[in-house]
Amino acid sequence: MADTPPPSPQAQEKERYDAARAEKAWRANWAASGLYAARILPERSANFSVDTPPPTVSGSLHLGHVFSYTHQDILVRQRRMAGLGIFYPMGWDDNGLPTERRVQNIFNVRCDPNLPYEPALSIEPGGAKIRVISRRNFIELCGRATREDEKVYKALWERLGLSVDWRLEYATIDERCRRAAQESFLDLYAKGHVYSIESPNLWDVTFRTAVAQAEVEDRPTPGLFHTLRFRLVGKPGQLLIATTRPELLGACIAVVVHPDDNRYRHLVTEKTKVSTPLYRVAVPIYSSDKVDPEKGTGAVMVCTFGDFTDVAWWREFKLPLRQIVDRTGRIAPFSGQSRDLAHARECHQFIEGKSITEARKLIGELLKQPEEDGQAPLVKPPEPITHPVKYYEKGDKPLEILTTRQWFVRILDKKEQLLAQGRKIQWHPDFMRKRYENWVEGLNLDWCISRQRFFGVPFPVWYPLDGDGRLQYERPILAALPSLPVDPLSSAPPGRDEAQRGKPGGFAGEPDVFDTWFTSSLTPQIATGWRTDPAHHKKLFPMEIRPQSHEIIRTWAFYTIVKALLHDDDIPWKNVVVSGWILDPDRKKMSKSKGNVVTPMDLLDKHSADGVRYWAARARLGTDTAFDEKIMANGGRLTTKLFNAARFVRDRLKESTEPRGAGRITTLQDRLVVARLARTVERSDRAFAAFEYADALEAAEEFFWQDFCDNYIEIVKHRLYADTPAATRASALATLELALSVQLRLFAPFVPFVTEELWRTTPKKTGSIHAAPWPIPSEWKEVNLPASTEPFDLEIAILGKLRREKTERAQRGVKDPFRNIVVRLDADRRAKVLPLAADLAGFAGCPMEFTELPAGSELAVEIS
RNA sequence: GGGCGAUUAGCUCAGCGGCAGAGCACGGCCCUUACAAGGCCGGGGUCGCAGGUUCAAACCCUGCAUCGCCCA
Repeated sequence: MADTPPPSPQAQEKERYDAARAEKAWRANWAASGLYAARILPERSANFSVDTPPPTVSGSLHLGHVFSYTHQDILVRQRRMAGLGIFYPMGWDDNGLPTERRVQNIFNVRCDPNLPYEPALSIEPGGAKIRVISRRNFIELCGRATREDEKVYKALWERLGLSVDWRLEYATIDERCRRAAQESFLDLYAKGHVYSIESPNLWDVTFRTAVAQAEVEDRPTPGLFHTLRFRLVGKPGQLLIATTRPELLGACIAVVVHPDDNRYRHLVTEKTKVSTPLYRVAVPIYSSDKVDPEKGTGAVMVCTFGDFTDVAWWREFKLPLRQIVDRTGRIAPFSGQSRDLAHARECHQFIEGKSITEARKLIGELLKQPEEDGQAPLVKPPEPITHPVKYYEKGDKPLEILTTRQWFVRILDKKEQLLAQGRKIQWHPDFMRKRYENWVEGLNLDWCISRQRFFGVPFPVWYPLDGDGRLQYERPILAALPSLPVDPLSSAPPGRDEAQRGKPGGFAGEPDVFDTWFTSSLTPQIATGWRTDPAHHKKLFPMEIRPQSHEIIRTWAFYTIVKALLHDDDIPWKNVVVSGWILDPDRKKMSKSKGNVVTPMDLLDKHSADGVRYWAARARLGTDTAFDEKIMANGGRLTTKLFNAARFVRDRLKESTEPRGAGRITTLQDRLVVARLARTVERSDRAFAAFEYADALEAAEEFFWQDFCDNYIEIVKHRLYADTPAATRASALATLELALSVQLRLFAPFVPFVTEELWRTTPKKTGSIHAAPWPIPSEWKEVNLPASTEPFDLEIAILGKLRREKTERAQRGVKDPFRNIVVRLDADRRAKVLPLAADLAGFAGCPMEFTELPAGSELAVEIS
């Protein structure tokens, strides 16, 4: 590589904006000065509160987080300058499976709740073989990993310049949030909104816990369609049934066909039964219009449980339960009543204890063997198909439906109310409301809130044990309010003694923990002091905005709306502000597995916080955007330009002695620029009011780059460099000062660091720009604003012609200055532009004449 | 299968009844006393397709296509 030449002495002297230095310095200054301390005003409507998403602590923040959190901060900063009381807290969503899984991976541990606690246990990351530890040790490890992640997250947020009040920091696993979550449970219990029941529910066999409908996703999965022969019992005939899950045959309890299907209608009688292959269980045939006659053979087997249609039929036809998959995802013992039990058991022994996948393969082989009639149940080779299968969104094995005892929040009977709540909230962009409505309309399970996990908020519940030591689930013992938060596994219920734990006639604590959303759906209540500070709560709830991205509308937004409805019969916030996603440059979703993720910290190092924020600010709400690092570089260009323009203004002001103030702005040229500036402020205000920060940025940029830098400054240079002070120079200086002051503030929400740096080095400015008032018209009330800025447009058109001529000459190698210019235009426009003649001539550097053309003629400029 | 969104310059995206825009990229010129991490100038588009409404359509309506997302 060639040696780069040393920078010229001239270049070394140039003063440049050093973003890294400035950002570090202002971060420290802001933190020390308490600039972003929450401020609650007495008037409710004067407060702007943010229900900040607490990111899940699961290793790292990604670019999408940076994107969306920047949007919040932009809105907050503008509102703060506009004088609103700001309540902008930050939280962490700590509990839940992502953290547990991360801890399992980092430390290579698993939790066995039956093991005793080892107080001295010291575990370091890594470890060659899996170590099984007690519940309490596991929770301690989760806490440790969480605190470390939080530190990293917080550093990123500070680096990005989020103006949160860190004194309001909370974590969903801390005492305050545990208390709020448990109080929420007790409140819902008292109101009859929660219940526990043993029933079929979604089950993840990897994490061995129930999950809720919201955490489920359909994934297209390859499978095999097995067409099986079911013989009629006691008479000739057969029925063909196609299934992707032959391993559930032992749980087959019925066969269902469509009522109008002529092929099978005669079989739907009380007497007719079919015999299941291998297991030889005689099962009844029912009809139901839920069957699609076009799909497969038009006859389906009902198992406990293949899917929720099975559950519906199981209930409808009051069928027996034959659970054949256990909680670990292995095949359980056969429990049916076979016509040939010995044969059934013989078949079943091949798959019992095996995983579902293994069992499916093995049973596939068995089905090829001839049955009692000499024919194999499998009538043809299985056909490969791809079909949607339900997965836990964070898991990699299909979900099963198992009958377990779980706690639920009753929501299915409240769909209408929930839809009504959604309509009371403003969604930005509006079409995001549809996502919410579609989700609510499609609900078919109550919200399962219990998880068979460890790192989470415990249920404030115990159960009595009867004389035989059996749990009496129907008679839960609830914690007393003042005792919250409680851990039923380590403290005794009201009126009982710890000694009675686990004894017949005593009690046992509920070992499950809440779904993580059960706590994080309370962020508006937690942040505003629900039940702990009612006066405070009243001033801030419903909160002003909920910023979030669209993939968690069905979870976070939805559950939060549920809680606000059930607890307070209210909406949780007035606005939901939805950020889009950051896609990779090929418009694909970024994910670790694809290896297309970009580390935020690296980008902050490379482009500075202002550059990264500028990038985020350019995107419109709700719109997914391909990642384009060049836009961050543009942010850098903007900060440099601001720096240079501000320096120019500052230097001109320093060398002048003229009196200043908006009252000195008298020339038409300057009044025109102020009029444009005023229009820019109006546009920015309108945009911010509608949460369209990108448009506010565009407004500021257009004015700054075009009107102010390219045109105005160039036009008035001749006045500024004039030897003798004059009213026209005073007017220009006052204009520069006003325009810079306003523009820095218009940019401050977007690029808070460089604007702070420039604000503090501008003469006469005191304090932080972020505590300065948002620009308002009274600042230029002394300026006589022209009704129309048309003269400015005319002037710019003339300027354009001059510039083109200059460029064309330069491209031909001609460097002669202009000697004389004649501008020809119609009388009307001539009258408009004439007051600007001195500045135009000043810009051109030569005499300029303005002659009249007939009305309607094109503008013509002759240059010699 | 149902719903939502997108389709505009080579790229990333604005515009949403009134002369097709920005940034980047591209070409030319310029170290002109704020700014070469810059400035000035320029080339570049049947606004996905087909109908319709309108004096006027990228924009409104209908249908279609492609892509993406959400939900079954």
